[in-house]
Amino acid sequence: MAGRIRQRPRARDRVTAQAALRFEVRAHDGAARLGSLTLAHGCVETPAFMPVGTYGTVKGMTPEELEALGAQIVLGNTFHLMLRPGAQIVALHRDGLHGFMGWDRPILTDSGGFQVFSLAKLRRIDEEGVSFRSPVDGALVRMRPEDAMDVQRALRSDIAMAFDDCTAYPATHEQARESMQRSMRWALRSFDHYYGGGPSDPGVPPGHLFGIVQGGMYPDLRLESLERLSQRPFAGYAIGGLAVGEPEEQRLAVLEQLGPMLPVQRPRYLMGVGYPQDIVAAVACGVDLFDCVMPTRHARNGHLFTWSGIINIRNALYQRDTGPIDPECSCATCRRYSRAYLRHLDRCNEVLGVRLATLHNLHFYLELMRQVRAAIAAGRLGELAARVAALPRRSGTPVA
RNA sequence: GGAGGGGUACCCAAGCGGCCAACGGGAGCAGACUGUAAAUCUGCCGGCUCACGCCUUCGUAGGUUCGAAUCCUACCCCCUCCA
Repeated sequence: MAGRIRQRPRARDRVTAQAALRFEVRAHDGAARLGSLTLAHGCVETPAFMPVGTYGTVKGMTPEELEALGAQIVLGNTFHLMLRPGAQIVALHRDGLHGFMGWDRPILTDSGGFQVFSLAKLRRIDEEGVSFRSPVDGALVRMRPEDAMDVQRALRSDIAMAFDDCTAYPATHEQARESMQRSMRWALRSFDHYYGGGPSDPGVPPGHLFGIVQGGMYPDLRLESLERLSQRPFAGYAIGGLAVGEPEEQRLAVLEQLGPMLPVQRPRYLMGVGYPQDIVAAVACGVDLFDCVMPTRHARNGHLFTWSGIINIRNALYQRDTGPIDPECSCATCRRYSRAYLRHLDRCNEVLGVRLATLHNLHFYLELMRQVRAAIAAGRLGELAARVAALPRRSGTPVA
């Protein structure tokens, strides 16, 4: 195995030979950065939120709607798309996943590493990779870093992620170390395979590969992880293994530790986070990219984000409420529909309810990021952070 | 008019002598959700009580029995078929 990797010494040269990822930081506010990321399918202004479209669709939204909302980049999932419809089917389309889902802007694909965590009961890890029991049909699915890279190349995502083992919480130091070290070995294999190409596709990769820092809640392990990743010129650095059940203080401690240590000229991506409060706090630690299922999933479950907190539109309280979800919101849903109507649609299980709620929540998140960027540019992130941090996380009657 | 089937909690629907305040669904009420096995999941759901518990319920009225939603009698409704 080690021998095979060494037979691809060109991988590191190839990444430097081709146009490296263009990322410019234009302004700072404390540790927070305002920047732009230039990818083959367009530019992403950072800090950015990336809506999650696991199966090649941001649930309920058309690409046109996503564009109108101002989404600049969306996620797809390697594991799920590999199982269904299969990378070959996606690859039949112009520009891979872009043509398949009708989205011409940038795409980031997660590697399947999160499924190592979320499908813990359906998988078995060994040094080579992971064996999954397919949640679709129960078939045995083998996934090694090399497979994850082949699929991501076939999907032609702008940003691909290293195949990792997202460490669960809580984990002992020993468990976190083992998990992290395996992730780091896999990260190097991911890099070499992504840039080196497979036998069937030896060409230049379609996008850029990010490494993922692991190490649980242990500073020494996070440091070791970062050092190991620096053995390859990853295009960007993701912080993985957070928002998996740990207390907020622990998450912030990891971010505060890593912030000053990550290479300043590379984008930083905090995977899977989170609540608006979490995102703004992470921006203040220097994070540039975010993704989370929260706005889309919460929308389907009746929880709507507002500038005074979360409301659960299912609550009887809104039965006769003729006002918009959020008086401060300018989204298409808030301009036209009442809380009473949205509650009605939700209770009737009408698809329109899901769509309008998703539209609103994504608007909220994308607007939040616009405000974050404006605040950094103006040197006033602190004010915005204070306001967002004060928002209640749990649903309840919003403070007027 | 004759024959048969049925009336159970907000709705549908099991139960057919004690383990029944009564299986399941739905509706209703509330909660959870952080690189999506999620338009999902969890809890509550006759009344009173924090709870132990107590009280009132299975069409209506009687009866049998230590004990009835369950057995008997009468009555009231509903459905199907025949005339």
